[in-house]
Amino acid sequence: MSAQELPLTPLSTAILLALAKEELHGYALMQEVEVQSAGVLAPGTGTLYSALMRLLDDGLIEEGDAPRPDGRRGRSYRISSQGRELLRAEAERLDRVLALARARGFAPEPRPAAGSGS
Amino acid sequence: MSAQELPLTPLSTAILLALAKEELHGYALMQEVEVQSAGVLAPGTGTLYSALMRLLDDGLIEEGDAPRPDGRRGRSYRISSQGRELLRAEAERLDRVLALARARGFAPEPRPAAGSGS
DNA sequence: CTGAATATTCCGCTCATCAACATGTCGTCT
DNA sequence: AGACGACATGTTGATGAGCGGAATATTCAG
Repeated sequence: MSAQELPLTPLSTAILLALAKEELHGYALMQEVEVQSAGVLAPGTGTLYSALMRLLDDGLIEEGDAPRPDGRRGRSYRISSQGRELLRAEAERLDRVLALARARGFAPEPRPAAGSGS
Repeated sequence: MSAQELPLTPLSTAILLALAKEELHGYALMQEVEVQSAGVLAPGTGTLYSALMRLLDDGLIEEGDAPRPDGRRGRSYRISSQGRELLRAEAERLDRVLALARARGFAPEPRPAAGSGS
């Protein structure tokens, strides 16, 4: 049974989000997740790779074939269409939570699309 | 260990959010969480109460004293100032995640505060 | 009285995370 | 050449969060 359901764990969400931007291999992913989350998530290798295996198992990501420009080895991963779907669903869930938080005065007013595209 | 850190679990977030609106006792909370999350979270009694005990332990909620209007028994809980702080921090974290998701086309444009503010 | 809804506690299970260890490659400094 | 640190990919064992259900009471409706 690889029936993935909501909610996704924060780590799975972060991984999918990072891979939504570009294909990456495990080690780079580990660093990207930490930067992207402003240090809130800082998974060790054990956590990262087991999460990766789970996501592969559930078909949310797949092995990529982008060779590293610098010739270093490293299997890379990319998000699958199923992963994109689930990420979209999770984003909607978070949006609802945030809307509630806002209504109760626990979140800032919504701001237009962020300038963090880099 | 009662050192609560980010990220909060979805269930803890939902509980704090529900208690931010009004003081509730366990059973009512269980139902409120389910409604509030549109059915995504539907904790059983064991799950709910153990989460509640954890939150109490960490000082994020405290026992309330609002008597039930219908005279039924029931210890009620309310959010603490520490809980409010952490909820605010978690909301900010979610906001950052959503901003990223939006930048990658995985979330709808932000909408002004929802109409569920009672 | 009986049964449904309310309200809480306890137990056993699974799964995600973490810390630590193991292995190997590549580039650089000495 | 040898050593060292960053890169890269895993495994293992323990812990703790969350799950689901059984058990226990109380209260309200029929």
